[in-house]
Amino acid sequence: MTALRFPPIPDKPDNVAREQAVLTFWRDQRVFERSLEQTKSGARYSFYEGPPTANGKPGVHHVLARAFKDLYPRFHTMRGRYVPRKAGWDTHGLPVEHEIEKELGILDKSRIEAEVGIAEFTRRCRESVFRYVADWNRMTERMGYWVDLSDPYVSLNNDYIETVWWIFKQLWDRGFIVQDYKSVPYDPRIGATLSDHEVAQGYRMVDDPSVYVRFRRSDNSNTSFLAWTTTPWTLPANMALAVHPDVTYCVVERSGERLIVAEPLMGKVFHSEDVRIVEQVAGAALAGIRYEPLYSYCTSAQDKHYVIPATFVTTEDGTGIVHIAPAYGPDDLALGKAHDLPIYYSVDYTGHVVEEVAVGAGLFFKDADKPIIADLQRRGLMFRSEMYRHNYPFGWRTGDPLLYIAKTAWFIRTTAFKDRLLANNEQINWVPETIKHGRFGNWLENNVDWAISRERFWGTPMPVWTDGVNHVCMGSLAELEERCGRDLPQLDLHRPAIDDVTFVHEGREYRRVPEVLDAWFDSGSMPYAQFHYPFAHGDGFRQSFPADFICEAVDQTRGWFYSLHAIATMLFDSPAYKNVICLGLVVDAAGEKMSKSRGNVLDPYSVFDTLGADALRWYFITGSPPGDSKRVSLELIEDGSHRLIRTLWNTAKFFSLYANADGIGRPEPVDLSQRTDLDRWAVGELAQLTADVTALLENYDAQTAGRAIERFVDDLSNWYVRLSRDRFWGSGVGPDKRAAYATLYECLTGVTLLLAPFTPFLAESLYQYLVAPVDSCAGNSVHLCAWPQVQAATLDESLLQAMNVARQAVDLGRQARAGAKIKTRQPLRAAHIRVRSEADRAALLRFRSLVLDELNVKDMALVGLEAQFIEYGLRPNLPRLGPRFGKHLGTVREALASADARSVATAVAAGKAVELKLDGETFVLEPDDVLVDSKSAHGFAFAENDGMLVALDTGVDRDLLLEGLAREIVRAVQDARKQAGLDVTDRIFLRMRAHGDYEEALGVWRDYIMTETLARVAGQDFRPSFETASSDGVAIALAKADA
RNA sequence: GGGCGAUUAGCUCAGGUGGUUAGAGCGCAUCCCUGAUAAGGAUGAGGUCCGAGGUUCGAGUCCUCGAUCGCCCA
Repeated sequence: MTALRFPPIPDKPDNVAREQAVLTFWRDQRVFERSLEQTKSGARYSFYEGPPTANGKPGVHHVLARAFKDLYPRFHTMRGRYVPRKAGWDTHGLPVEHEIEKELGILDKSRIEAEVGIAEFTRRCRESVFRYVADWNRMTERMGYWVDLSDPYVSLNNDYIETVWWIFKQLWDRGFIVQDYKSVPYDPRIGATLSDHEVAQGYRMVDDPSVYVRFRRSDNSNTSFLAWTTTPWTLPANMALAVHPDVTYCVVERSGERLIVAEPLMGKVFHSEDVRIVEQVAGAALAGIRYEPLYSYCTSAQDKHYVIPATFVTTEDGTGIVHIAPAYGPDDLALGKAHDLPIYYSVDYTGHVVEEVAVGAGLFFKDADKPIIADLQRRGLMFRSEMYRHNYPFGWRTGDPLLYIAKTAWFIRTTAFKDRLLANNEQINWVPETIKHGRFGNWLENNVDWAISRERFWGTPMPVWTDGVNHVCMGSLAELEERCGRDLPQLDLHRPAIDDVTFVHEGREYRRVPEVLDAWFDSGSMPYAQFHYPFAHGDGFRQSFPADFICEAVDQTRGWFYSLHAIATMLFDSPAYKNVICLGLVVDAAGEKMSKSRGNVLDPYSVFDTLGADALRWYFITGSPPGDSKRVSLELIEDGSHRLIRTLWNTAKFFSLYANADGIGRPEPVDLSQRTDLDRWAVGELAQLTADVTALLENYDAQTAGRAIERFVDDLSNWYVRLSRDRFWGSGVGPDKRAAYATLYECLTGVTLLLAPFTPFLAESLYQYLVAPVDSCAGNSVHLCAWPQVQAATLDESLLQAMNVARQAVDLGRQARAGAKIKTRQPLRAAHIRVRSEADRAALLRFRSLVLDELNVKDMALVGLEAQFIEYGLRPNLPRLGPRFGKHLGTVREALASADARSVATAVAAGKAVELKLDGETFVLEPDDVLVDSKSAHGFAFAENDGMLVALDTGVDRDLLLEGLAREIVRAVQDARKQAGLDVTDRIFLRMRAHGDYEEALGVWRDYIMTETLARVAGQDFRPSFETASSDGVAIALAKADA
């Protein structure tokens, strides 16, 4: 019977074309779908896909997250878990609107309403969010990210919105949704509240007024608080002054008046002016003191115009006394809320000073600075007015200065859940773990109420209807229909359609409030909304909540990671996810952030189309810790990936080449007892690797797992295969060869399985070359296989340890040869190896022939401490002696250094304690307290490391010399064969001419040379096809012999 | 201004709970090996472990302060 043959493996992996073929295979064979079908009864492993917005092209940073999002679900699928992977799209939010505004060329909110209309505007938004969905799907498939794109959750669908409403209503009914003021950066010309990101883009250095203003004490108009501000236009809205409670304030006398200033700022305020300090008081002591308002436009009856202590006050600039206008800055507003100060607007939302503020009525707010300064100067309230250069934000679209202004907004009172948010965070496994109590934990500690309303057009509409006084919240479409008293079929739940839905309640008309919800509320609702919970699919939700695993980049800490966590905590007092990988950002090769404006963006396809998707995946997963930022460039990715891919490919190719030559097919299992120690070492390493990788992936540490795989592949190729080449090369198939085939095959297929979640294409290719064609029982894809079990019987730790010792001896022997400049091809008489322990001795005896071959020596002698040619060094064993001797350690060191090394070493080897004397003191050292190094070996080429020493007998007698020359000749002939273009199995006619030692070597070793080079004796009619000169000591002439 | 992270060889990165001689890959150089061969192995640069203090017999590792870079927030 003829065994099944392996398909020939091409010389090169050809990643690009090969991966395309794998994609076709997966698609044709429905491998992803089948992997789900066959695990359907397994325990659920829940994964949540963080939804991207498809209104832009996907970038390489999306591949990063998706490499990890793919890895763990694949791993757990192979472990038998059922891992549904539902794709999702985030479709609402400010960025979407901005894209449309850009297209329209209209930035002004009111103009959009008037000239475009909300209906057209939201229609365009809806259209845009799927504009690049084809690119996304293409990229997703190309990189091998398995996720169900056919049935994604979409945040703009009515079902999704209805769940969001339901969540909102839950919080509403419990009283956690409140309306309050919020200070926002606002571009008055276009009526737009800007996001933090937009504000950050618009900072410019500008000169603004810097004014020091007198606020006269009510009870003593000769004494004034000196307050400082760079926004004089806010002064008409002043409601209080803030001081730091812990800072010392001075009352100084100057030109007959008294001024109050923070002590640390005296120099900055008065410069070298001669002022007299009358009194010093703590800021806290100033609390409650009343002052005369600068202006009396605000007629509110609420208490105002007094001093309040506040810790946000600094003594960096100004006077240490801060003017508070609650209608504007965030600090001002917070303080105003805390003390129930009036919120008085001296400027309206168009950015103009209101009519009643006579001092600047009708002026654009920044233009009001000058008249206000002049007014205060005229009234003697201005202490000093100068210019001040600082950073101030401007509208990135209009170039106008931004107005920080308090607007009403809706909040979720997340602060009420702070303790639960923190407690539930304790249940989450964060990777890297520093995020848990660092960035994320701190964020929860400093939790502020979540501002969830947006005065925008395109988003989930807030489900609140009002008659102007009362508010009613809708938790479902049915509830709304009931209120309206009619069905609302085909109703799009977006603006403007939803705004047209009104109803009458108790005789008053209710209309929806104008706001839409923060898009983060949408994405944080996905655990429920993706199932339209609780309206449908209750099981789907319950089985998948909380998620076992999510993964996004670190910028989601306060985004999706938070919104998921907050909503889950508020609704169910549960975390939303158990394990989360928080990835670093992708940066370019120089460490700079990638951005379109810098022009350093790397297109994923520039990698896919050259190095392949696996290369990028492998680089992202193993190249650096997950939380670190990722430098990417083609060169870095190639360096980081081709070692694994190429080495494994070559090893597989080697196997299939010989297996086919021997017609062996799928190797039969060979009992461990019938294998060599080298074989048992290899399968032992595989078992250890399998155990390690499994544990590491269970622990979400793919980087360490990947590196372990890489090391194994390297060992397999450069140790196992290299040492086993002879066994594969011999003719015929005996038991030893079968053992070698079985071993190499098990290692290759084993590592292929382990690689499947990391590099799914490479693993699939190897599986198709090595397993599928020869194993009728195998599934037809590696991704339908079960994760390998650890073969405990093969895991022999002492064998692995012994091999390490042997490898160390070989490394040292090579080092010794290199040091003495003796080629490995020259046989030597003996290697003397100084062992450290019985374990070393046993290990070297076990691998004796391996060491002899590798070092090309005839004999190996294991020597102990008695060997006279070796000298020793002694070192203290610090972990033992440190705690015992403490600061006397130096004395012990000296004693050890001056002791007779050989006698101490001998004693230690015999297990006897040693007495050392120094400075009249006697120390007793146990054998374990001393480390013995072999330092040098007289008369030998030697190398030493970590207590082991290998000394080579460098004497070369006539026999060894001739044997070495024979090997030189073989090498020369092989080289000639290669240059002649012969195949490795070709037989040749060979004629050699040599002189001197070479001639003698030729005579002694003729048979060996002929056998090694597959040569026959040349007849008289032999006509060489290839000849060399005798530069290497021998002239060669050869020709291919007919078979 | 606050928080978090990073800083180890030319480059990319490893370096549980402090411990002896700080490692790997890539690149480069030199040498070696060669029936996987446009592969493979060994050695090397003498690495201020970002800096300064401190704790300790002993610090890349722990503490404090600072520098540079990045991210997040104000």
